[in-house]
Amino acid sequence: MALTPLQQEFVLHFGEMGSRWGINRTVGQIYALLFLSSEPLNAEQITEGLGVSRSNTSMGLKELQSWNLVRMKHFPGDRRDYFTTPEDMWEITRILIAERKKREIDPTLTKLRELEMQGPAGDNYAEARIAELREMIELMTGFYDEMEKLETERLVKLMTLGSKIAGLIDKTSGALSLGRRKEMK
Amino acid sequence: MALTPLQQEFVLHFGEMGSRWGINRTVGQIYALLFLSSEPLNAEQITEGLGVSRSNTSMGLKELQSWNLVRMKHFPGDRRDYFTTPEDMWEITRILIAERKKREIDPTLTKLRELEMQGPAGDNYAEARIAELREMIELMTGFYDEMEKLETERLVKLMTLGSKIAGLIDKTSGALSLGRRKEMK
DNA sequence: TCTCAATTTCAGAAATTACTGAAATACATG
DNA sequence: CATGTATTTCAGTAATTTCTGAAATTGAGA
Repeated sequence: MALTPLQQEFVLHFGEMGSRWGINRTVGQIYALLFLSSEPLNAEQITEGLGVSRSNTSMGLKELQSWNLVRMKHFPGDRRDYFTTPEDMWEITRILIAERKKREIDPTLTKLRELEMQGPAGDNYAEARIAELREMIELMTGFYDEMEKLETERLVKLMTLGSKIAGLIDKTSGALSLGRRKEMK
Repeated sequence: MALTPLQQEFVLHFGEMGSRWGINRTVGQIYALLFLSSEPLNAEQITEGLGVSRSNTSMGLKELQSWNLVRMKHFPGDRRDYFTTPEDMWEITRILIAERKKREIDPTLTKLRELEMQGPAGDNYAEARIAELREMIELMTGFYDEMEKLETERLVKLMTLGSKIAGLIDKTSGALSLGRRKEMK
């Protein structure tokens, strides 16, 4: 499992970015390697390719599984576990966003609701701020939920609308008066 | 600068979440405290409120400034620096997303383009995968750029569309045939 | 220019996180 | 149920990150 120079550079980059993405170097590298591999790889191949310890690979794979970012496969007559990333970039993207939301946003939303439940604390500013923050998170996650429901085809279309998006929003019912209107009766 | 119980709990939560958000505990706590304070605070007040060292506060504030998440203020006859978070939740949200994009996505997009520039590497699968990933990132960041351009009012409207969004997408020109159509000539 | 409060820098200590090698466990197959 | 391969666990070590206290720097006002 010697890596090609292209794989090598990609893998190293993912390792370096790992800390910014909230995963460690090895996890980033394992993911990168699997992402670029047309065939599923087993732990031994990953270990050899990255030059890390076998146990580190094991822990990294466990972490990636907890993120739902890798799939396990088996081949007849071979009892080793093989791993791949999903083929479909859209699936990968959806998983990634869902998992980050789960880890980075949901706990805070829960905490904010908890704090609001505790009732008036005699700190009007803080209470208002917390309510505002909760509302913003609810608005954003609500929008996310809607996007999540859309089929890929519609999502692509939405994302490629470009500047047409503003006009489209205005077309729906509901008050919105920004700048000049072409005509008004 | 004794914290109210509400502030206390909020601050501790942000401290704990810090590691998931890519900042350290102190930075999370400082931000949380400023977020809940109606008045700007100086470094001494923050230090006292959080029970950390003065130098730690200094470094934390520097970090928050590099994220553009706090504003510095001054009062006549007082040469200490005072800090606040922006009042407007939308501004905060925009800054946060922009900064995370800058730190977590842009470097990778640059690297991917670099790899593609290096020309054929004789590893078709990896090359295709990298191109796919770059395209996905470009699609998403392009959409982000469009959203970023929208005024808050339109953004709110878009985000509150709920299930109406799918129909809206279909209303624009461009092929899209999913499931049954009400009528077709 | 000098003084002094405010802030920053930075080297070392403390805390946390990542990684390894060895031992334990799991489990398919003879 | 014994064997052998694959995987996981885990205690100890290494690496990294965070935090502190002391010293250095900054800059406004006397």
